[in-house]
Amino acid sequence: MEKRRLESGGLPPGWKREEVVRKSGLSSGRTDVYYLSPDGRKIRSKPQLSRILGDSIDLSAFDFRTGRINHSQLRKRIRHDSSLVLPIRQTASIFKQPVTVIRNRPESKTKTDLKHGPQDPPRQLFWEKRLQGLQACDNSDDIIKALDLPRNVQGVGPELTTENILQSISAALHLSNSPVVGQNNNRATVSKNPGVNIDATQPHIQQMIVSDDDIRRQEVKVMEARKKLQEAMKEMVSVL
Amino acid sequence: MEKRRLESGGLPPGWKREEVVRKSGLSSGRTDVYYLSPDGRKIRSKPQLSRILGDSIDLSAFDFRTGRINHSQLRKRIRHDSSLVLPIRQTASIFKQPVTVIRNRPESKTKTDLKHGPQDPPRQLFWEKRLQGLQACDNSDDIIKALDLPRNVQGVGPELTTENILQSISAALHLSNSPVVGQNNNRATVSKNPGVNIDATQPHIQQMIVSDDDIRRQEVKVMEARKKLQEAMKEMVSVL
DNA sequence: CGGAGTGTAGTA
DNA sequence: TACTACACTCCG
Repeated sequence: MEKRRLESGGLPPGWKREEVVRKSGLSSGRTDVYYLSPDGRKIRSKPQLSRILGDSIDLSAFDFRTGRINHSQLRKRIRHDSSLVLPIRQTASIFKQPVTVIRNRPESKTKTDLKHGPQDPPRQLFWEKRLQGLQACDNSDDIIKALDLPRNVQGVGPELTTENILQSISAALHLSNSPVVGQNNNRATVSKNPGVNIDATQPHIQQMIVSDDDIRRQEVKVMEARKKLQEAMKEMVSVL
Repeated sequence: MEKRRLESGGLPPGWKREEVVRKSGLSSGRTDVYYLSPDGRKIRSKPQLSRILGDSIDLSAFDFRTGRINHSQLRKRIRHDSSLVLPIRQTASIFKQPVTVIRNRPESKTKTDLKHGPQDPPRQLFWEKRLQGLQACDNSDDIIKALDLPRNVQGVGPELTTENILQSISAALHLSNSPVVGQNNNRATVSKNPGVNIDATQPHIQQMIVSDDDIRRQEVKVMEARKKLQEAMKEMVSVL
């Protein structure tokens, strides 16, 4: 029986956390976690822990298995629309076969050292560049040309095309629950050290001012476009 | 733990089917179905079942939850677009409050006796009449006027308006997977005894002839309307 | 360590 | 939104 003693990290002093790896049976390789209270009791589950600690301590954000408080629990619920999911690099060959994903296996020594900080997987910084050269087309194969950006929308990052910037903005609009405002640091700062200075939760554009007039002008344009769309739809329906 | 043992009905002999009702937690009230194989394994899902049975047995028509073979399975997979769902009669008052819908409860004795024959609910014969007087409107509250029908489309049924016929046709087009051809019996026969002579799977129109020329003319009209729609959409996008 | 019981990501 | 399929917990 392999045991690893860790500091209790966040629990009251005197508590110990222990992991035991199962070494045989169907569940071989799985680890069981338990806690040792100051008075020597062995706690084997979260309900048992809260029974012992009483109502005074709120364990709702406490992850029994990892022993850490998980504040990001709430941020996780993101609207999931398959058409909005960011592209994932595909391998060409053998892994098209089904692959079983194993979770919660004991982590390797190297990995274990990285365990601090947020649990969410790191985001690739300039993922937009993987989309380079891809284009949408309509059902008669005509390529739909990309949009132009207003002059006051400025990209921030190394060698980003207009297309990249658009991808960045649309991804931010669809995937983020917080306001989309652009990068706080200026262009030069970010270019010098993107890894440190870029805000991955924001699209790669500099922050910009939108006036009430800009908004009003846009509203008019939208109303006109809607009218035209509406008429075209009506004609479509009357023909069918 | 409430358990009901049923005969395996269609599965190889020696298999047992079990239902367990969840009695606590967020998913309280849900029933889990599983199967016990002759060798004592517990099967918890359809994929797991087919993994165990191997390729030799085709489970595509087998409904894991009910344990029965469903031959009408194919007819059932209907494109589900909320804008195409038939209207449901609404009560005016107290039930506007939220009401909890309970599914998958063990059926009452009375209901159980009805279990033979197709599970689909019966269709109301002239449901279109419930729509009388309702009208679509666009977002500036202009009423969108109904369409006209070509002269060779003839309604079949008591006091159906043009509007009713259109509703009938569009519902048939959206909800049926079989060809939409209209009523086989003639107008007089149907009017005499709708309950017997009408074909509920078809819209309430007489069968009619469409020539190749009709089709070609229509194709041209559609292509033109598509072009206009496409242009309006482009303009819409460029404004946004 | 097993497994009944429940949670929940992914998908239709 | 609802459900399937399976991961995971908790306690024997």
